[in-house]
Amino acid sequence: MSRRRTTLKDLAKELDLAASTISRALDDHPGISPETKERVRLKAEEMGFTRNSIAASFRKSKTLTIGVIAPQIDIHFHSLVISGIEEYAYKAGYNVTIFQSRNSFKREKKITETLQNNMFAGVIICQGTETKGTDHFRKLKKTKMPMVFYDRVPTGFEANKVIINDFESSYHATEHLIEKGCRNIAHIGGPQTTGIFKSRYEGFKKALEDHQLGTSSDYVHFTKGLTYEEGVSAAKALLAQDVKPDGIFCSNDYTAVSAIQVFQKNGVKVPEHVAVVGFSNYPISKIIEPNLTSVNDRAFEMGQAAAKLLIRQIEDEEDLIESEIVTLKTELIIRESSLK
Amino acid sequence: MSRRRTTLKDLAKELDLAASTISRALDDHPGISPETKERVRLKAEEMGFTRNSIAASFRKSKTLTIGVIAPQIDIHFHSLVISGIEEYAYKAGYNVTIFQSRNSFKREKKITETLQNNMFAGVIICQGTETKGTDHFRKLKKTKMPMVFYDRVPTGFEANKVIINDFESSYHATEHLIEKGCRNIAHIGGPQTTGIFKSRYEGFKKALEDHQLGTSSDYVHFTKGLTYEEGVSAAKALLAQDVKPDGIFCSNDYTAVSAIQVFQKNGVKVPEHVAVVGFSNYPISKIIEPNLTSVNDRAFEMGQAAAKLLIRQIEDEEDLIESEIVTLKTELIIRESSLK
DNA sequence: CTGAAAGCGCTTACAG
DNA sequence: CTGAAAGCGCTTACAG
Repeated sequence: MSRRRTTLKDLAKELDLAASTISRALDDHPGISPETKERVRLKAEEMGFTRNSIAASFRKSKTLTIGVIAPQIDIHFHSLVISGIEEYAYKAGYNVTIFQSRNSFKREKKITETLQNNMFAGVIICQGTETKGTDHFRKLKKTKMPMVFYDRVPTGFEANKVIINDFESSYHATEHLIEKGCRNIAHIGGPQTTGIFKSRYEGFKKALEDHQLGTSSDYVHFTKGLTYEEGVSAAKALLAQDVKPDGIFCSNDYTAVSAIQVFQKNGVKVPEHVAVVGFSNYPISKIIEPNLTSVNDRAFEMGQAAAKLLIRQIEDEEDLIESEIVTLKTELIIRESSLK
Repeated sequence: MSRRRTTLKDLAKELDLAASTISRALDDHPGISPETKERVRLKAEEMGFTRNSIAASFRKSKTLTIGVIAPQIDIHFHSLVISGIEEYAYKAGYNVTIFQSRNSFKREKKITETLQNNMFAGVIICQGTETKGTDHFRKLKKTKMPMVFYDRVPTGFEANKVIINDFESSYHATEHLIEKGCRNIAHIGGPQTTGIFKSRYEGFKKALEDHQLGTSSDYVHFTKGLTYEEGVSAAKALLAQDVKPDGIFCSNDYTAVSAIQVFQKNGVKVPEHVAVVGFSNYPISKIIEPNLTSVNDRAFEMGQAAAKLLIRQIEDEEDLIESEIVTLKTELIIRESSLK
């Protein structure tokens, strides 16, 4: 009853042409007469024909779908990256299929196995926090699957990567606090098992060293997940110090907002008494009062760059590049919270 | 050089079995001996065989991929819905491919055409703000494509829909303000061309009427995009009224936050002088001070429900349901901002 | 319990 | 400029 979809063959019969001719006409192949192309176009329209891309993909053994593995897509950073990937991919004619590892190593491994099913032209990955080792990525690489990593990238594994310079960005952000006159600068950081958070801490530390300023461990708080709540606890601990910090560099914006609120609530003015800098330039940095100085980590552009790198790899057969690491420029967006 | 991928045929030759037997063994088909199954499993593992799902999809003319059209995935609400879709779909064995219409009607139409290419088992859609009419959806429906709409759903078009009751939720939120003693209640709303924002306004209006409270047009501000900045302008206009409102119901959280900040900055205390309620229960509602009372719109659950509805439709051939409308319960999360 | 064969809808190398 | 034919890697109805 529910009529079978129209195929090339149906069109061919209607027009008294060969299926191959129809296929070429729809491809705007040079060796087909303009008249035939027009006839085919009209008939296809009339019969509501759309090419079966599963069949085409199968025949060409090549798809136009990119897989993306992100820890969690409802985290603003990742949703921006994916938005950037989708935007670039869409314009290049690719679809984007998303997978969430939810920071489960098991699930991440399972997804990398699923990706080997020929459905994907390439894959863009951000590692989960629980990921141990790179065996699952190596297996995928062996299948010649084009791959690009972003943000949380594996170390000791040669691959295409799109990152920012977390060390430099943090160094620069900390230096900004020093320039504004801060001398007792604290840090609220993320888990040091994760490379990017370690680098942010290292950049912070190095900036202090280079300016002959010390760091006390009482001034450094590593959280498990950089949540708002953890930020509140860390800020309270900082507030309890004999010498309160006059500057705080935070590895994300949520903890920076916590710091602002905790200090202000306790009569310590931001930025007059304590200057605060965050990381990621989330929308909240323009909303919290005072507005938060923060590092723009280029999430959307990171997605676009990752898609671009991947698609070049997929399409350029002459590609001699074994792997490429793209580091995006970050930018310290200076707002009220650090303007002592 | 780069060796061809292993196929069923290769396995068959190695094991001296027919390809059909291999296929069945891997499917755990009942009519295959356990010994054979084990042999096949081991050999497949050894040779690194993974089924070519493009070929399988093609043969069965059936895929396990769901398409999602959202206006923009880096909007928190949508990223939560998509997260919910992915979560449910993943467990049911489906992939999720995302498309952003970016509120362009043209792009939305083009995407619905793309979706007719046999790659998708079904599609989940949230309309863009610029969408005019339902012709493109009707065309898709004609191809028997299973469809589910969420949140911003087309009117006058019979289809599966997952929504919340915007009218009721807003009525209830406004009533909460009345119960707290507010008598001059203002509204900051979204574009009235969009159904959900119109319903939120209607719910607000009805609650006032039912409690014999008037609405003055000076108290109602419709914005174009419910942005923070538009919220600031609207709040300033409200502040300039001879009789300042003592309650404000906002159609999202960003504008509610604007209202809190503008009023507080001008010496009007929240909630003492003016109570504020938002909509969507974004993370910022737990951060802004005072914490914001807001309607939990169940974004994640909406995604799960949409995926569930779609997959039932895809898989249940005996399905006698022409269409189904699922309305999720919302919940008013009461926080400080409305506790007069 | 296993096999042989047909065929899904395309694309492309080859022929004319 | 157009056509005939082969075949991509599976699955499944049929046969034994």
